[in-house]
Amino acid sequence: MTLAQPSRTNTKDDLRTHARHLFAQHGYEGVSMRDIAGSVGIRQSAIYNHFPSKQHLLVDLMENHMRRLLEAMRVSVGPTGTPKERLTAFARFHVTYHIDQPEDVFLAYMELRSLEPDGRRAILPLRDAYEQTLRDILETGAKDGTFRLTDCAVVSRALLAMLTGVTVWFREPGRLDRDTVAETYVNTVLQAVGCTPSQ
Amino acid sequence: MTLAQPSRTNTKDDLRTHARHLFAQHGYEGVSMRDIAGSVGIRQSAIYNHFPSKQHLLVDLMENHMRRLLEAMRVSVGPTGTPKERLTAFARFHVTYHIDQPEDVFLAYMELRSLEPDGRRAILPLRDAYEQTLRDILETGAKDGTFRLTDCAVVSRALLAMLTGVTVWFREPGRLDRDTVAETYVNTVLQAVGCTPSQ
DNA sequence: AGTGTTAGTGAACACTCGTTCTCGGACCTG
DNA sequence: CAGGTCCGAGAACGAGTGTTCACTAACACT
Repeated sequence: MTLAQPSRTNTKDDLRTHARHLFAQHGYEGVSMRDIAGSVGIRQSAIYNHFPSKQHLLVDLMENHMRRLLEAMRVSVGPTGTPKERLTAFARFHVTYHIDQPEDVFLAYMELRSLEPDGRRAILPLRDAYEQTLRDILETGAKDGTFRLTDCAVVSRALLAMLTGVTVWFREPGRLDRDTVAETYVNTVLQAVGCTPSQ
Repeated sequence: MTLAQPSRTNTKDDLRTHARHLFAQHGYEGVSMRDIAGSVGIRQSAIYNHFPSKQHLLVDLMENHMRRLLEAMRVSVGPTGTPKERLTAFARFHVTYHIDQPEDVFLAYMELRSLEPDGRRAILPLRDAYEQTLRDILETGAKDGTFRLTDCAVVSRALLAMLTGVTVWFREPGRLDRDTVAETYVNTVLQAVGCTPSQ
């Protein structure tokens, strides 16, 4: 066994990339194994050398995405700082990450319903951990008077839906660039929790 | 031809109801004509006495929904009033309507990609008209100084995504009732545009 | 040289898909 | 009673579904 398998065949990653693209475009049910194979340039039967089933392929994509998202968020937001600083970092991170990885995000958001129970059990805790981080920030800020908001649980979900929505309309290049859009969302989020964005 | 067809056979409406339910649950591609027919209690071939194709059935559902949504919104929001009043009415309407008709809403939001060009041409203008109403409110309020916001186009999309997101988590009965949730969203929206909600 | 692994092919399996066709009762109208 | 319309059943169409199979060329390791 080689230590770090050298320039391993990239078919598996190709499959991931093309499947992600197709799933995001047509939905899980709307894409066939032949579509995916054809997009990569192999026959459908060869997919089964890399993934045991279509469902496993979907779970692989979603789980990898959620782990990367969670890890990147924790790096960007960090465990310390004032609630306002952390909320700003969270919002900026979420929007830019979603702009940069729209297909991953879209998939994870839309295809939860296509997951069979096993996959669901693997994905939901990751999503919950992500959402919990935002809720914790809001609760800390609400307690110490930084934020003015009615209900942390509802507002955290509301903010998350707002931030995630950027994937629906944003396309580069457009009237606004990535960072300008992110700052607009950051300002709106801060105002939404009763915090003046400036200064 | 009868004037107002008396107690017309209800199969067509049954088909609409059950198809809406199934599409919302499993997605357009994930539901077969046999599933829909079985749910209503007829064979799949009988559907074609009422709708010429599966695609027409989807377009029928989406178009009816968008027309009802647009009409109901115009009744609730009205053409006059201060920007703050109109934004409040819009947010309250949007959340309560989405809570009451979650399947219709979910369908219209998620299955745009399942529409073939003809259907798309029928639906998109209706959706655009709806969104334009919110944008007009924001622009009026931004111009007269009621609202403090960075970019009307971005913020209107952000708010709409936030409000629509209520369908993802809200289930009755829960910790909060319909109207309490709606008021939480109204407050958050008002703060998001730099407006104090109270008074 | 011989062995096992990896990653392809092409054919086939058992179904399911949306749709079309023929047919037959139920009902309304003259 | 006769004719037409509506709405259902049942069978069938060709195409497409996820998956499995036997097989093979290329490569790595002893």
